[in-house]
Amino acid sequence: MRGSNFIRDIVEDDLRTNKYDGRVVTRFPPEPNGYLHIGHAKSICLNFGIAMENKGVTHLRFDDTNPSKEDVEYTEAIKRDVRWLGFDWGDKLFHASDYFEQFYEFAVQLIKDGRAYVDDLSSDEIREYRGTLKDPGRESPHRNRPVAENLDLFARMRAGEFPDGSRVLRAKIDMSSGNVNLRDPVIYRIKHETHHNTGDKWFIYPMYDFAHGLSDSIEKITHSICTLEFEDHRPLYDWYLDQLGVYHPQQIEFARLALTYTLMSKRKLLNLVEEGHVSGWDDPRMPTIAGLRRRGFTPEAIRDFCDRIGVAKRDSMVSVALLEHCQREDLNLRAPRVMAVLRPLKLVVDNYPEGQTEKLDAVNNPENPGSGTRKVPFSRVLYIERDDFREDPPKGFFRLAPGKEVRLKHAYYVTCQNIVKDNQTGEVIEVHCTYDSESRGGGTPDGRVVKGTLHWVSAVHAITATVRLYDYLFDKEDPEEGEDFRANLNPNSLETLTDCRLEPSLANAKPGDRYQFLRHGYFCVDQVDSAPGRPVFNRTVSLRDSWAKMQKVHATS
RNA sequence: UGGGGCGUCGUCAAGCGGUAAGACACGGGCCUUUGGAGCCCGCAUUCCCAGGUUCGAAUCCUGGCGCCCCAGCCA
Repeated sequence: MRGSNFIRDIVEDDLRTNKYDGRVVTRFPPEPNGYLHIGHAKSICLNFGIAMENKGVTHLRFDDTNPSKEDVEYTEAIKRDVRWLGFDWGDKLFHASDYFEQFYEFAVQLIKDGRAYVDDLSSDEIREYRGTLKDPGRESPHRNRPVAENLDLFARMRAGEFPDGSRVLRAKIDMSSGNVNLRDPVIYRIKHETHHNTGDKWFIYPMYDFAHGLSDSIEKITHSICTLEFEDHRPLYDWYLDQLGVYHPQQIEFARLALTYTLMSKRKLLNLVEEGHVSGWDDPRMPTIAGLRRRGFTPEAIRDFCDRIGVAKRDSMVSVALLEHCQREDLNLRAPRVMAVLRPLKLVVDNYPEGQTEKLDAVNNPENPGSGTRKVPFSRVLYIERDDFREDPPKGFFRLAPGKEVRLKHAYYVTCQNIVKDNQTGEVIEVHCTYDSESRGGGTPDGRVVKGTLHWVSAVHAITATVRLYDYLFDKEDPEEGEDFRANLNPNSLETLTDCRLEPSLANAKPGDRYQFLRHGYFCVDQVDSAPGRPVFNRTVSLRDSWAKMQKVHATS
C-alpha cells in the first residue's frame, strides 16, 4: 500500500466528484536533452503509480520543442530507462513535435483574437522592456500591430524568411503583472535548425509554456503533475487553454527530489560527462538511471525508495542512506552469497595434507532456503582478507591474530601459529595456521565458541578479478555548496582493485548478475567492461559494518 | 509591503479541531557459521515565533520571522 499524499488526494476527490468522467490520464514529459536520473524516477513512479492505482493510463511524451539541445540518443535512453524501471506506456508514446501543426493553428487563432503579436524587438530589448521583479515592464512598440500584419509576419516566420532572433510571436497579456511570466511571454521563436523528429520542416519552434499545456490538452490529460518551479507558470498554462477555449487539464506541482551527496541538475551532470569527470552518463557513480543500473541497483529498490520518500510541496533533501537501505533490503533477500577476497593475504594450513582438495557445501542464501547450496573447494593454501589479520589485535578485534582461533566460513576452525614477514618491509606476507579436522563445516564436537568467521578462497582454485569500490561522487552533502560544484568532487569516489581472488563459481558470472560478497556488500557484474571469463565487479552498496563504525568512533574520539 | 510557494524529530513524512503515525539515521540489548540479516527497547509533553478563537488548536484567525522559486527567444 502506497502512502497517500496531497496529489493522490486531489485525484481521489476528482474521481469522487466525477470531474473528468472517471478518467485518470497522467503523463511523464521529459525533454530529450540528457539522461533520466533518480529525480525523474520519483516523477515516473508518481505519474505511472497514480494512473495504475486508478485504472488510468500514463503517456510518455517527449517535450521536444528545442532542437538545439535535443538528440535521439536521449530519446532512446529515456525509453530504455522508463521500461527498465518497470513501467509501460503501451501505445501512448507521443512527442510535442507531433503537434507542431496544431500549435501553429492555435497561435494563428490567438493572433486573430488579438491576443498575440509579432515583435521585432531583439532579445536584449525584450529583456529590458520586461522590467524587473519590482518594476513593471513597458509595452513593445509593436504590440498593437494590426491582425493582418501579424498574420502575414507570422506566416513568413514559419516560411523561414527571417533570421534567428529577428522576431518572435508574443502573447498579449499584461506587461505590469507581478508575475513576470505574464509580461507578454514569447510563444514562438525562430530557429533554423534540424529537429531530431521533424527534420527541416520547421523554422519556428514553440516555447515550453505554450506547447506543454496544449499537448496536455490535445492528449486529454487529467492531471498534469510537474515540479514546484513551474508553479508561477500555472497562470500562463491556464491562460493559453482558456483563451483558446480548449480542454483544460489541471497542473499540480510537487517538490523535486534532492538527495544528499548527489547532484541532480541535468546541465551539471552533462558537464561531468563532457569534462570527463565520469566515464559517461552511465558511470556507476552517476545518479542517472543508467548509472544506477550499471552500479547494480534494482528497479524494485528504486521504486520502493520512491514510495518511501513521499510527495509534498516543501523543499527537502533526502538522505542517500535511505536509497542504500532500500537496496540492501531488496538484495538481502535475493542475492546469492559468495566468497571474494578483495585484498589477499596468503594463509597456509600447515597440518592440511599437501595436494589435497575437498569440496565443501556452502549455503547460497541463508535468507532464502530454496536457493540451495554449492560446492566450494578447500585446500592447504588459501587467501584471506588482509584486514582479517592483525599482528597486534586491538581490543574487540575477533578476527585472526597470533595464537587466535577463527572459523573459516563453511570450512574449518584454524589457529594462527606463526607468520612470515617480508625482510625488507616488515609486512606480513603469510599466515601459518593449523586446522582442527573435527571442525569440518564450521562446528566442533566440543561445541567451543569462536567469535570470528572469515571468508576465504583456495589459492589454486580461485579466479582473479577486478573489483571496483565506489564511494559518493561528491564529498559534500550538498554538492552545490560553494561557487563551483566541481570543487566538491570526491577524489576517492572510485577505487579499483585488480588482484581480487574469487571463489571459482564466479567464473561464469554474467554481466548484470548480482551477488553478495560475504562480509563486504552487494556487487554486480559490470555490463560494459566485463569480458567472458574475466568479469569486472562493481560494488553496488556495502554491507552495514558495525566493526568499521566502532573503529571510526575510536579514531575520532 | 513585485509575484508565487513552503515551514511537524538529525533527515524524509503522516496528520484535514479531539489531545503528535511510520521510515531512515542514531543509541542500547538479544541472537547469529556473514561484526551481515533478524528481533526487542529508546528516540518531538510538542508541531518557526507571538497573540487570539475554542471545553479542546500542529490543525481556525491575526501579526511577525525564516527558507525556496521567478526578470531564457531553456524546460
